[in-house]
Amino acid sequence: MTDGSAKIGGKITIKHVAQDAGVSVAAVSKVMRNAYGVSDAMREKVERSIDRLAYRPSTAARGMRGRTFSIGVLLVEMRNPFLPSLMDGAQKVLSEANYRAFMSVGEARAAIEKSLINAMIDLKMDGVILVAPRLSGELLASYAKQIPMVVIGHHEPGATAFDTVNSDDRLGARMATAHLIAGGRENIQMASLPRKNGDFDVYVEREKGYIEAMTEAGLENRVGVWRMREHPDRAGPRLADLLDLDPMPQGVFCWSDIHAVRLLNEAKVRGIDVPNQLAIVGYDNTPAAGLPLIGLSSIEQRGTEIGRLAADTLLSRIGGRATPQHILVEPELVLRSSS
Amino acid sequence: MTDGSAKIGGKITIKHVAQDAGVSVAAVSKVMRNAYGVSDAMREKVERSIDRLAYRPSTAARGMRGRTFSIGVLLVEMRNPFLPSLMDGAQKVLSEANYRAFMSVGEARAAIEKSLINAMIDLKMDGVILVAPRLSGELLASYAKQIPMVVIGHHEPGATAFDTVNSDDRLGARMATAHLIAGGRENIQMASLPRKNGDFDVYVEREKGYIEAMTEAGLENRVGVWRMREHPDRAGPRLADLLDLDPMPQGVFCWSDIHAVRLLNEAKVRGIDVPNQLAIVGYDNTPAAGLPLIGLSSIEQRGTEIGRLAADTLLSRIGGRATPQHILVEPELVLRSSS
DNA sequence: ATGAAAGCGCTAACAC
DNA sequence: GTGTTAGCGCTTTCAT
Repeated sequence: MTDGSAKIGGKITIKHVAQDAGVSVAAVSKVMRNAYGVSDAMREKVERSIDRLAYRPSTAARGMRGRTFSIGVLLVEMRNPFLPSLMDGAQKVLSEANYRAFMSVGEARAAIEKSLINAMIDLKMDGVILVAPRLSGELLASYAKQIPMVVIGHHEPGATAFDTVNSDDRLGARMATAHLIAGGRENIQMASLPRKNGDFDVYVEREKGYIEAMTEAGLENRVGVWRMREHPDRAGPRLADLLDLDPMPQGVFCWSDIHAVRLLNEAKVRGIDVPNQLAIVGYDNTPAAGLPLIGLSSIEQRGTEIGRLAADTLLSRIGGRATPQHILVEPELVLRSSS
Repeated sequence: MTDGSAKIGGKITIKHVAQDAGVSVAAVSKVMRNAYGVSDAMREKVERSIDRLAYRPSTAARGMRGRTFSIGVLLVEMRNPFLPSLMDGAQKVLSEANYRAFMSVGEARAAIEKSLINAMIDLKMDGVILVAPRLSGELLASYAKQIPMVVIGHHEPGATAFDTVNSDDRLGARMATAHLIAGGRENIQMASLPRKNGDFDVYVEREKGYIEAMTEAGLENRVGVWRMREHPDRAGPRLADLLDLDPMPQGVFCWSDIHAVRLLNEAKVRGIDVPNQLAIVGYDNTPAAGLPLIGLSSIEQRGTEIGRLAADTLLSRIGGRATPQHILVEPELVLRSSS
């Protein structure tokens, strides 16, 4: 039996609070959870003791029975400058609901992603937000049975076990491509990634939008999707090889600013006249795109809004909603000197 | 141990494993923790059951008595491109030691930082890494009594309750400044931040290095530290105002690439000849600095190494080390066209 | 070497 | 409205 003498430096538990307030531990628990059946007098006593003792409930202990008020965010990687705005939006909603977000990085590798999702489940987090996971739809669904889940950057409107929030990537790609076409260009390539993952990735959706726009303009026979290798040290076509094509493309739509910025640099270094000889449009409207020395046209996908919606959706899922929700956020074309 | 090979089912607990293996729960616990006093036969039986049932121990339950094998990383903010390399280094060490890292963002606000550190303590994380926190040294020390802690981007070599790992910011600033001086320049300013926080922040240390280098070159009367406002929407001097000084500086050492890149852009947009009229050196050797269109000279602080050392230090602190450790990592000057 | 049992700090069912 | 108590899934003595 622990006697109630408050040890200096010892951890304050619910028992100490109960004793200090002269009530039962159940009463303290109820007050904390705003549960039914607490008199005002009791509530006040307990809250005073909580303040006086600077009591903070142990999330770990809490997790064994109830909620932890923490949610996990699994990021595909850390280097995409699109992520901070996403987190801004999510954090705002979550902190207002008294939740804390904890992020982990999956490094775009399925094994790591699995182990991290498991870790979040094992920590008894109340829900997870996955950003552009590499896992298959089936696997996601099976995890979603164990923990409320919303997925960003994964187009699977048929999924029922989890929710999704996405930029309308197909529309964004159409806007970008149509803009290049409107400039009088016909030889327009798209820079994309190897098609090695599922069919739900964002760049796949962007390819569809590119092809649609080309087709609508009667340029279906000019469609060209350039799949560059993902890592510089691997084999496969390089991004810069696009500039060696004969004839050189008049326009390139890049699935991501990360690559668009690099392509733009390479082009200017080679003395290519941008946008007259070569126009470039990217995706994400990354900070670098806005630098005057870069001046990259890009699709703004409104990351803050996406993050906000994802958090809202997750909270309602945690709250008990069972019907799936699949949200598309309308993107916007931001024009700069590269096109 | 198990990285979660996607076996989904009802909740498998230690009891199920014990039953399946025909041993006691204590035995299972011991096997998992590599504790002393398990026969090879028993170990094998238990491990087979663990595999067969795809058992994963509940971190939450574990946290009530022992370790959670998860560590918290508190980031000032998410937008500094220096952070990913830091995390790369830390993750590598941590994952090899079977730990998982969970990040949270303090938004450079003390109240948020405090609440997040508390949340990490309440989740029973085994340790925390703080990156450039805004909290005072005393506050950090008081938290360090509750949880093993190492701090990055905080120069307090006298701290005893926690460890620190830093770039040798003073040296880096000296190198940058000396380089500008070596180019024959005398009117060299430093772009820094308002001196509103503690004396432990990195930019304070960088200011010292700048002043030292100027003094050594006999330019102590030319020292000028330009403190720009932190947020664009606040009042106070703007970064770009540096270019309106009369006479315009011949060189600027920026405490961070984030600002250096912006200054470089502004200068080139104004038609200023860089580096002949104005040379610029930044800090962090951010990816943007390396873009040909930018070409910013910068101090590489070797983030991966810092992250690695921080994780190592934290693990040894968790392991019981009580003597404080304060590590400085030697930076490197990377020259490009801006200087 | 092995297992029974006492908690860890909470929540929630059930008494009163 | 309030208290008692039985767990949650582990770790850790302490017997055997």
